[in-house]
This record gives sequence, structure tokens and C-alpha cells, in this order.
Amino acid sequence: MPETLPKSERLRGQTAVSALFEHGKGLSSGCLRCKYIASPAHADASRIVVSVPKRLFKRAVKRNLLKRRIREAYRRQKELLSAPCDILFVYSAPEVLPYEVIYADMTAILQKIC
RNA sequence: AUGGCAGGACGAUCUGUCGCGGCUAAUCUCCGCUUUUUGCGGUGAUGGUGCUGAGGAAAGUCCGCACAGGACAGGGCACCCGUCUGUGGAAAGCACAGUGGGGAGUAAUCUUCAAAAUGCGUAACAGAGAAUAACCGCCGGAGUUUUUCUUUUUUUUCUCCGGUAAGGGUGAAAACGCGGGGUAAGAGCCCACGACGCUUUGCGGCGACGUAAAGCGGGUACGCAUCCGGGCCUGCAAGACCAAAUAUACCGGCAGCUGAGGGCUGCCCGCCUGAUGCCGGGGGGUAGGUUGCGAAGAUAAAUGACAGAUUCAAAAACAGAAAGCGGCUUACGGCCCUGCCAUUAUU
RNA sequence: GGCUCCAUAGCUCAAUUGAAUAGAGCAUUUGACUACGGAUCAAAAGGUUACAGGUUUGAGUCCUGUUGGAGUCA
Repeated sequence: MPETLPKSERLRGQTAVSALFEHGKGLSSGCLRCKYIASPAHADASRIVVSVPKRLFKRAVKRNLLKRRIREAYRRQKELLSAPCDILFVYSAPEVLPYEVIYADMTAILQKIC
């Protein structure tokens, strides 16, 4: 599986995201919380949403930085997933953590989902 | 050399391995037209073929513009904003250059205010008085009283009338300053010098204004109105287009009080109810999509991760485009250039 | 993203058109009353008027800028 993350592997649309919020199963590990739906009917590949709450970080620069780190961590490790899933990642730590910590937490999350 | 002031430029670069948004050569799929191929147009997919991809403030949303919709015959009132001068500018609570007061600094320099005339209002507390000022005081006159044997003069007490802004504990602010003359006492009442304001003239300046002379004048500060200039309202979540599902104006067809349809039911019978039901078209319009949209440009939103090198040293500070443009304001590590000022030292 | 608005005592609110000790209720503390508590009565404390500048003799009020918060438009 290539280590790419094209646009088609991102979950888009307000209705789809709302459905994931209401019906997804919850997990958390370290600085990350997530909700996911395993094996949705419509998709061949996994699709993800990344969210960093504005109430944790007021400045857009920090939110963008964390979203990029989370996406990078997912991109490097998405072969850990055995079946396609729709996943929502939410950052929950009150300070900006370095890439290595996010990478480790992402590993734990993906292993729990499988 | 140290410290400071002003102005300007910058806001890392390079290499390697992965990765992201947009456009695109090319290839493939499907559809339509022409149809022998071919060609043209469109949809979608791949796309390391190439190009391009965050800031000086992208921020705050404080001004202004353009654009869009709404309102609007014309004019006025009301309301809001602005206010020294010139130039630039589409305009601006804009920029640049200047004028005149006040303030800060040894200085370089910085900062703040500002039009004209008329009318009206306010000036708490304190204070005699805060704006056509007589409470005390000073002066004059009349009366009264006291001193005296009596009269006159002088002195004292009180009352009344008048003059007077020189003095008086206040206050943010007290009716030009100071000297002389003058006077019953006083006063720009008069004079000299000085400060201020207005007018006229000369000179300089496009102008605000400066300067010189002459004449005139004498109550301060702030606010409001008139006056002059400008302003319709709302904002890209504006607005335009396409358009599921559901309900449905309207139109057509079919069935229908000789019972359609509905309720009880898994189905039939039966019972109850009693006028619309079904199909098609169709307009507005919701979800959603397209556009508005740019020499970055999406629609949950793109610039990142890791390793290394460089400038003395860790690329570190403030910070991420969501419609565009011109300004302002606020935040900010560091570096470079130019000019100037103060202090110290040397020649 | 655009637009509109708010901030005063621990809480809820006043303070006219700038005028001097910023006020009221509840809450708090102390005292009285009571055998004790509640209620009541009396008194006290509590404020850099969100922050920083400016105008003014004088600012909670007027002007500018920051900070925090709320509402609204699909």
C-alpha cells in the first residue's frame, strides 16, 4: 500500500461527518481521541477527518501544525488497518506535542481499531 | 567607542527521502454530433510531463473604494461623519510637505491641538464675586451719636445715598503686565515700554502664515446650534444558475356517490367511513452542487515530516490566504544600510 | 467569513446631558434579640468602574486602541 493521502481518502460533507459523530465508536490514546465506523458500504478505501478544537488552541497556526502532524502520522502508518474504515481524529492535549508523540499515539489507535 | 533619534530594505537559503492543493502535455473510459475511418464538443479516471502554491502584518475589522442586491420623480428637513494650508489620490479617521500654539527631551527628535462669524448654554466645591461682580475695604455727601459750657473744626459709633475693580484666606480659571501721571478715592482715564487680538497698507509665500508700519480694541475656558464639505440601506453567509426527496398552485389523462380511496388485517370475506384518488406534465423552491473567484486559491479547506549543510549560536519572534483592492491600527526574535544628536577619548 | 452588542462589590443591577465620598437588593462578617437556631433589628467590610492611552480643571460617562464574552446571518 503506498504512503499517499489523496483527496479521495478524506471524508467530506457535513452529513457524512455528522453521521460519524453520532454513530461512530469512540477510542482514545494519549493526546488523540477518535471515532470510527468499520467497513462502510460505499467505500473501497478508508477515509479520515482530522479536527483540532479551537477552544484548545486559539491561533490558527498551531491548529494547522497539529492537523498536518496527525495527517502525516496517519499517512505513514495506514497499512496497519486491515479493513476500510471512516475515522475521525480529534486532538485533545492542551499543549502542542512533537511529532514523535503523535506518531506513537497514532500507532496505538490504529492497532486498537484492528 | 557607548547611548539615542529618524528613514529605508529584509522576515532564511540549499541538498536528499516521502507527501499535499491547483492548472496542464499525454493516455484511457463513457456520452453526443458527423459518420467509412477520422474529426469536434463534453463527463470521469490516471497523471514525477511541466508550471505554480501564505504574510509583513495574511490578524483586528477601525476607515475608504470597487462590486452585488434592495430603495429611489425632483427638492428639503432630520440623522451621522469631517474641520489649519498645499500637493498626490477613486476615496479615506490616507500619505507627503509645510503653518501656528501647548507639552516631553541636554540634543537629534517626538507628541498633541487647530477654520470663520453670530446666537445660546455651562463653569460643581471653595470664594465677596464664575460674567450686565460692590461682601469687606477705600473715598465723598446727608443724618445721628460721642468729645465740648456753647458754636465751628477735628475725632469716634451707627444708619442711609453715591463713587470706586487699587487690596482681600478661594479657585483649574478672577476681568492685560509693569512704571509714571492723574484723582476725593480710584480706574487704559492718560502716557512710555511690553504682551495679545482685529483692520489697512508694504514686502515674502500657491496657501495656512510670517514680517514691518499705521490705526483701532480690551472678560476666560469648554460645549451646542447656525454655517462649510461629505454621506441612501445592506453586505460575497451579497447575488446569479442547476436541482433530489417531501408537500403542492396550475394543466392534461384515467377512475369515481351504480362507492374511488381510507380504517380493522399477513391475505380473503365481512364491518365502519363517504369524495376525491392515481398517473403524467409543471412553476417556485429545500438538501446538495456550480458560479461569484483573482498570474496561490479551496469548499471541513493545500506549503508538511525526517536527516544534513551554511551565516558566532539553537531557524528560533509575531503569526496561516477563504471575494478583491487602497490605507490605518495592533503583535514581533534578529540582521543590514543611510543620515543625524549627546557624552567621552585621540589627532 | 461578514455584521451587531456587552463588560460597574462574591451575585443581580443603578448612577439624567461629565461635577468629586460610585449607590441599592441578595450574599459575607460583627453585635443585639433567643435556652439554641431561623426570621428580624443595628452596624461594618467589600470597587485600580475589564485593561492602556488621550480630551478636560475634573472621566464609570466622551474619543482611540487592546483583552475577554455574547448574539445574529447558511
